[in-house]
Amino acid sequence: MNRRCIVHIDIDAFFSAVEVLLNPSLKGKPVIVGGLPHERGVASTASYEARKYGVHSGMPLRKAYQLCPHGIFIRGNFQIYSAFSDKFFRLISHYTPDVEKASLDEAYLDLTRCRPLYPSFSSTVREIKQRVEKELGLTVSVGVGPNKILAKLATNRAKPGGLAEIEPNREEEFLKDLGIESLPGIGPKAQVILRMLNIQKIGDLWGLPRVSLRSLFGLNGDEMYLQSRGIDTRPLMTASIPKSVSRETTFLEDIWDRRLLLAHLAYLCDRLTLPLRRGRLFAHIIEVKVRYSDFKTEARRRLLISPVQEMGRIYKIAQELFLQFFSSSRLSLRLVGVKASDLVRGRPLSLFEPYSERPERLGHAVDEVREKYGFGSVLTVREKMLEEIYSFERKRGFVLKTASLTK
DNA sequence: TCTGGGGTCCTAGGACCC
DNA sequence: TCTGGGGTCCTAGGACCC
Repeated sequence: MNRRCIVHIDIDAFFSAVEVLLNPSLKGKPVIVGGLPHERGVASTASYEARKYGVHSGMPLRKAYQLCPHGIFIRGNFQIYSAFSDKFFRLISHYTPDVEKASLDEAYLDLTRCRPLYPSFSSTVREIKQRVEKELGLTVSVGVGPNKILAKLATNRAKPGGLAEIEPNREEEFLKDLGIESLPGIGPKAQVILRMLNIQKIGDLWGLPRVSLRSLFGLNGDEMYLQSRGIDTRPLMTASIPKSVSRETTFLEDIWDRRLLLAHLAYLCDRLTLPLRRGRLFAHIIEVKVRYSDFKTEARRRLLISPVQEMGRIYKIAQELFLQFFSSSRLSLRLVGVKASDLVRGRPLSLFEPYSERPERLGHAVDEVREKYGFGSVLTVREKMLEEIYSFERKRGFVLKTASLTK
């Protein structure tokens, strides 16, 4: 089999790099995107200057503040990051149609099919890197290898801002001394187990038989066995229907008021339906998630015979699921969330329900109004709920982080 | 150091059917 | 009547990634 040409590209410290671009006075300073220091939450990105103080993504903001009190903390603007991301993917798609969107700032390119088009493969890769950096104003790290895992690990070696290629027959040498934590799929739990077996490096994994990894980690163990040897036949996952769409909020303070929680649930359902309408997606499963003050997390889901898209229906189901949590107790919540999954594109025909375009058209009309005027709603009852949220907040003197529909 | 938000995938256990 | 085992569907939870 021919050696594949997989390129992995990762934008360095994406969110904070965009913030620096928008506000050049931040250049060279420790920028931490994710929230303000006193807020509940974690850093989603830290600039390399902030990383010098030990701040990294996923770290609680309060801790980041302790380590780096003079850091510049920014809540962040997802719409702007998404716009940069779109530009990034448009640009790299010029070089091949075989592109996998691993996240907003991370892509795999399969240049195997297109290789005959490019006389010099390595100069094409350099050109892609330079064009992204010039046209976006963002630095990227690039890894090249015969499959996804090796290309991604090469990118890690190249960070920040470099380019690394894993050459044929050098795979084992490259992998041997990397820490096990660098292998995607080995998270905190698996690391604990492996370290107990005195396995610290990827090379140490080679001594474990496949059946042992399999019995320890299930199918994930099989992946570990193969990937630790640089074997990875996974194809790129090019554009397809998303598996799920979800929206959730962690409150600045725990909330016990059930009416307020339901109002917020309605708000989340409303936000959830926007990507469903845009993608013409209908969901067979609706799930509601809650997290209690003690961080215990529970979820309830419902499988539907005919899939839903419309805000009113989704909210009705979500409300019923939500109330199941409160049948006996009256608890304070730090998080509520709603998720739509088992998605299909296009409204499926139903033998049992009369077909009506009305809810869909209403939804689209509301989207248009919102785009024009920045505000609008599907349900008037929901508007009343939102008003309640805001008056409640004013009384309590705090603001919900994501509830920013009003202008 | 009290722990985000948006995803993917896997697993265990119970219900149900044959 | 106590008791099978396999297959499938569904629910809940958890590990992991960026």
